[in-house]
Amino acid sequence: MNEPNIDPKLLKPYNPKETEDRIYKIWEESGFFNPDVCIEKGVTDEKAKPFTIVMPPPNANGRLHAGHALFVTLEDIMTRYHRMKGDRTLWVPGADHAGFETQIVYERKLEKEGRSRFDMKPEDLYKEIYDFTIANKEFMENDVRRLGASCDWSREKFTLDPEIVKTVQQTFDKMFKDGLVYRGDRIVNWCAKHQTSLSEVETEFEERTEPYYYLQYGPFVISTSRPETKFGDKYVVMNTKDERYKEYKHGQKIELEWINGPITTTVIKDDSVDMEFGTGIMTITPWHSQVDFEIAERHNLDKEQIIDWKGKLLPIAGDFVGIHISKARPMIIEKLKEKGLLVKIDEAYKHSVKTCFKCNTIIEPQIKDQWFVKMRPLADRALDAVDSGKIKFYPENYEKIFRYWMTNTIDWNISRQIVWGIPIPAKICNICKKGYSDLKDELVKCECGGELHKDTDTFDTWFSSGQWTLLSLGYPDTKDLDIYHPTNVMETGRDLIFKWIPRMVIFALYLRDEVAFHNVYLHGLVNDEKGEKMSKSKGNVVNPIDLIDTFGSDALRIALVVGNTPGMDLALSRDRIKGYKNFANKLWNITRFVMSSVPNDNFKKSELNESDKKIIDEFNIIIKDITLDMENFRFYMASEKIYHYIWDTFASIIIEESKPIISGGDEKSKISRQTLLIEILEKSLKVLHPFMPFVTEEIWSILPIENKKLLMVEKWPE
RNA sequence: GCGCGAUUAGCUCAGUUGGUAGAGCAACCCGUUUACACCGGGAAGGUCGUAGGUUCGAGUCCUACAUCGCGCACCA
Repeated sequence: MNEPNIDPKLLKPYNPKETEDRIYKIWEESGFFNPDVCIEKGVTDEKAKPFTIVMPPPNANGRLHAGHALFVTLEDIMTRYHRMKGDRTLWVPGADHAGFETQIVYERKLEKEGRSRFDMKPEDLYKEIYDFTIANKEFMENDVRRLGASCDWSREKFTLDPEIVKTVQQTFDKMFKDGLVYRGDRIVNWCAKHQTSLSEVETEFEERTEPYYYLQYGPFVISTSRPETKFGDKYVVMNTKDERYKEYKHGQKIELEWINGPITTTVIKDDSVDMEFGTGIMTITPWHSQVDFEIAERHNLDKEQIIDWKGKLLPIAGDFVGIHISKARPMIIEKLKEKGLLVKIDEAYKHSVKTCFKCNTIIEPQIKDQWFVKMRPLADRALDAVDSGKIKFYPENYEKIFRYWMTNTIDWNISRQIVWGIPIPAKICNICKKGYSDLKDELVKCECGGELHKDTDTFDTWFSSGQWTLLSLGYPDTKDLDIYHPTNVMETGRDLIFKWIPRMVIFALYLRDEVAFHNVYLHGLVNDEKGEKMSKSKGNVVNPIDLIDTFGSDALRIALVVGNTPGMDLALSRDRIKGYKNFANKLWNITRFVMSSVPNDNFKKSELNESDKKIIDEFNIIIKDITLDMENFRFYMASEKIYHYIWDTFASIIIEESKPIISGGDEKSKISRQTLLIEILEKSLKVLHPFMPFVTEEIWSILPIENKKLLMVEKWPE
């Protein structure tokens, strides 16, 4: 082929591998990811409307997965679009220490090496996990770069940066002084394997089929799936309205023979008992059940621990002391049988048990002295913010879920018994157990005269993540906050509607009297090509970096976006991505045609003739439409529209029609058409840039345009 | 039990305020003439889960049901 005018690169198919890293480096070195540089170089100005996204910080302990690829893509699309619009655009990256998650990853590593965290000094363990995390953080950041993220690395924050630790501790102190955190003996979700309490969002329900036992309890028959908790049951509870048991009076004492001998039980009448369930009679174990705990609180009953922190029975179990509950159950049943107290067994009782979301160990509810956040007043403010329309959800129906969660919230346990996290700056009295916030580490005596010792617990990860929009913008320093907060969009996975979104809303309202963001965009899960959830055990996990190596970052990005409506899960197949790799090449070849149809040197754009003007006007209408989609978070439509315009209109119709005009003799039509081709190509590149930044920037660099900037800071076409 | 979502072409999914059904991928036929075979041309493929209702008109609005998925609650 004889095409002396055009860049030799264009003669070969587009090669993302040779392009992407080089382009990213140019972007990064240009400084345009940083809005301050954009102001300095006239891309935007101080009076321009700010546009801010705070990145949901990926775990620093590992590589990115497909879900990360989706969020990076979506946020980068928004960021690039707004930067091109001339907004004062900031996308703040971050890295999460991911407290419990990371500690588990590290514990598995220790386990493999035959070590255990319980044999290590906390500070040594912390140091090891810190080094491990910081080493991995770089891999994660590099993956984010490969996806083309145009975030401002100079503002990157790590959730364990010293100033962040300090600020989070100050928030605790403020909440303590405002009476919004309290120390309390309450039921917590205890994981005996990890030796820590867990919040509701860190537990899961798992359906189990187990035997269900009916036991003779004095004159009553009670039923249970957990006979190992029954040693301490000295209250028998029935509904006040239950006619069957009306002869029994509240407070009445009854002598009866129980597992380890005779005991005295007390009758309690409480309407929370479901008369339809089992025999309508229950005994309670307040130390190991939320419901029982609440009954005990209402009637001021004794609470006694039966099971220790490792899951073994305490002395109250008599003969069974020291035996792990998993082994004790059949032994207890055997004894009950011998004593004639076993009435019957339902072999296949289906019920759900709460399990640890990481290790599937059955959660043992335990009463523990912990720090709790009083949620009601905070949640009410969050609801007000949504009611008044200050926060909008995409898709809309997630607003309902948010409301439901905020309406039904319970006090939040923020104490964790792990080292990998932000220490709670508190002191606890060794006698009366009273807790104090103590930022300066100066308190020594409790008001009761007891000694104060340091709380060794750390904060639940979400306590710090909940402040993330503020922390990543430098709170309490207001320099960036005053400009970039509230953020415009919080874009994250739909599963975080409970875990994260409400907490960010709450903290921003509490600390700054502002919403954290005006829009919440929730993406769905990225599943495998069959629509099944990716999991290591199924072996269907796809690594986004492998996909980038094979198809290019641009192809992966647009494959993740086209047709992917917010909140909906996506089935990601290799064929789908391959199609968009071809699209990148199509655009490459369009450029090759345009370049070989237009004289490279001394070409001056001319006025368009009537028919060509009509063509550009039609494109302008489509661009307007796409712009509207961009403003309304319909990236799935915007991307599809530009894709189809480029392929089906520009390539298939306009270019085909141009061939006879270009090779024809009418010089005026020819120049008009050449101008048209260049204009459409330029505009196409601009509109496509947020979706496929690498190939568009590369082509832009080849085009002979006077005074050109980087495409990433060119003006979005009006 | 309560709530939410889904049900449209073989597969994965769009379809913005109701106006004669769309895309990508796969499959079929044809074609390597000068942007591109990582391509082009052509043809095929859907009673829009079921049953009612509102309307001149419903994939789109309403009601009920079915199936699948998710969340929440209970589980003594």
